Amino acid sequence: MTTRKRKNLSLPQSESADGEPPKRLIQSDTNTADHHHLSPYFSMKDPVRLSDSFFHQSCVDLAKAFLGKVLVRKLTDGTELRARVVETEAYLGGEDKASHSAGGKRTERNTAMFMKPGTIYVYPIYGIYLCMNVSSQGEGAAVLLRSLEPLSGQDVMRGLRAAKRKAGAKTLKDKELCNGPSKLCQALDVQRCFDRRDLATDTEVWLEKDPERENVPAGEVVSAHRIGVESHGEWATKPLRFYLRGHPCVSVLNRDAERQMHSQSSTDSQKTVS
DNA sequence: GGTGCGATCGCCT
DNA sequence: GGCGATCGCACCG
Repeated sequence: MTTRKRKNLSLPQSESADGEPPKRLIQSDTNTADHHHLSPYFSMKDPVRLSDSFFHQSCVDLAKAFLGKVLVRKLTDGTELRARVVETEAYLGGEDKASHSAGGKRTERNTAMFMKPGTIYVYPIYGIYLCMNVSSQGEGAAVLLRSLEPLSGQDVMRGLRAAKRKAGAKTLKDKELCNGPSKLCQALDVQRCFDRRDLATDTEVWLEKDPERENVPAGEVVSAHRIGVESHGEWATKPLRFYLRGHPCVSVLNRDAERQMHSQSSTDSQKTVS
């Protein structure tokens, strides 16, 4: 009934299982004529890159809107790494005790959380890792990027991940390259110096919509409690983590949340039938 | 597949 | 001085 059609996501450049030609990110060439007198990096008329207005949403809305979008990282040698966002968390600031900006607390570290929506907040954790967030509407609110599905540049990502692991460790599968907040920073070479940059205008990292896909339907999004915030009382249990149901790149599954969601949708369909 | 534990250091109290 | 929006690896089933 609810069997999910999940194709092998490991290598999107190969032919798809149903024999259709591979679906690539193809930039529409309908307005190519406009491009030569605009910025060499991007333009307001870029059909794919998401601009400032996208980030002007409430924290929860932005966390959900990120799902299915494509994060692009352009390395200094020109290589573009692409990966689809499949898991996010909302950190609301203010009342949200699990947020770095809880109680409106503003420090040198979390300044980016208070900057305009779309500002990147990169911070170090456990002394050895980084996490990447993007500020949203709301005082001190930001969205944590938790996992991505690699779309292109997987071998470069693998090299970047391997550089931080023991020599001789087993080769990472594609789905293991970006399935965690610090893993994705390593795989995309997101650095501390990206803190406070603008995801809407930066030339080394940006967000694109997938021209092949509409927005993700609400029925595909699981809402669950956040990860690693157990010590923050009631805020630890609030459903502020969002991920694409059934996606192999999600870092931590919440079967209870998925079950509840399924029984809810069954109830809904019974209502419409009866 | 799941769980438990140590690593490691910047940030804030 | 204590802790953390994590990760990798050893170990178990």
